[in-house]
Amino acid sequence: MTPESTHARLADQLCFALYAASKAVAGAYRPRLKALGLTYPQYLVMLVLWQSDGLTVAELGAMLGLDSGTLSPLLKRLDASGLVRRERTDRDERVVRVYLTPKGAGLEEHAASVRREVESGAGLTDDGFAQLRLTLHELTATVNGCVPG
Amino acid sequence: MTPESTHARLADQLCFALYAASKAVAGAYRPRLKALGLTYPQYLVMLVLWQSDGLTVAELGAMLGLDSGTLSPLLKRLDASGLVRRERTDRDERVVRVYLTPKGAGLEEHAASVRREVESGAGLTDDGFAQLRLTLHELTATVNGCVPG
DNA sequence: GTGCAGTTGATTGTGTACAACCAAGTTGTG
DNA sequence: CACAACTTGGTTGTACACAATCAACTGCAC
Repeated sequence: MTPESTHARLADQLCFALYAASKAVAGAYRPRLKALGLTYPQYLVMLVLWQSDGLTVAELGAMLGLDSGTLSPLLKRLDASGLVRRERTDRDERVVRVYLTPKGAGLEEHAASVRREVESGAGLTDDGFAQLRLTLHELTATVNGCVPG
Repeated sequence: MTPESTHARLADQLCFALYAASKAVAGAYRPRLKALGLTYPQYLVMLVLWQSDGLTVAELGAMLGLDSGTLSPLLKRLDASGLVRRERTDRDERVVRVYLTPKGAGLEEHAASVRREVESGAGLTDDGFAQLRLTLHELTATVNGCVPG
């Protein structure tokens, strides 16, 4: 009944702290994004496109760390929702570029307000926010550098 | 081509920093856990059970933030792998308690070495590690407190 | 006892994720 | 031209993750 202290506790694990925090933030976005007709990963893809429209599937994947097995059906759904348009390149018929439709571009404002809402609910100072973001980026880079090989 | 600075950049978003870091850490665990016959979420479930065996499905779900739609098939697979045994309670036939098998309990040592390997590859000082963990737990609690209502 | 509210885990449907594989298209070499 | 090596996005299969729903069971009021 009493947890034995010889075992690693779940709360001590960085992997679980990351897993839980990521899930919590996604959970905060989800109901708010639902009003926009977006899932959380779809929102991340739209974030990239609002920043730089017309990327290829491979470029999107590199920025998000996702492969075509995830992106292909996701982009197909964004296309079906009328937020995005996929176009084969003339120069290279294999390459698909993804463009925002006016409807997709028009969601940016609403999404920005969702973001502000969630981030203000996080209860972090500007400094704490920036510090955490930096730490996470460094951790991501270090850990990713340890695996791929 | 040039990203316009009027748009929120992906790298500035805490939600993406969390998403990427969580995925990176999971990606570091995955190949190492594969040798144990575990997926990453299965490893998290086993972490809980190594800490306190014989929990109900609801108790497991509360600790991990997962519902039965995720846990039921996951536990069924752990059961099929012979790492876990599910038992209906006598007192209440609805309640299922999850117990480690000897095989499941025996994985703890190997899993602990995997954990040490990944955490040492994260390149964090003990202080940085503890600080990040604390920040993430606080963030999780704050954000989770904002949504459920 | 009878019946209803509440609890518990399972199931279904949709949408990620990732590994493995595949077909179409491109490029370099001869 | 021929043709192997490579690149690109799509498909398939397995495994989460969550919302919605369900059936079985319990416990309480009556």
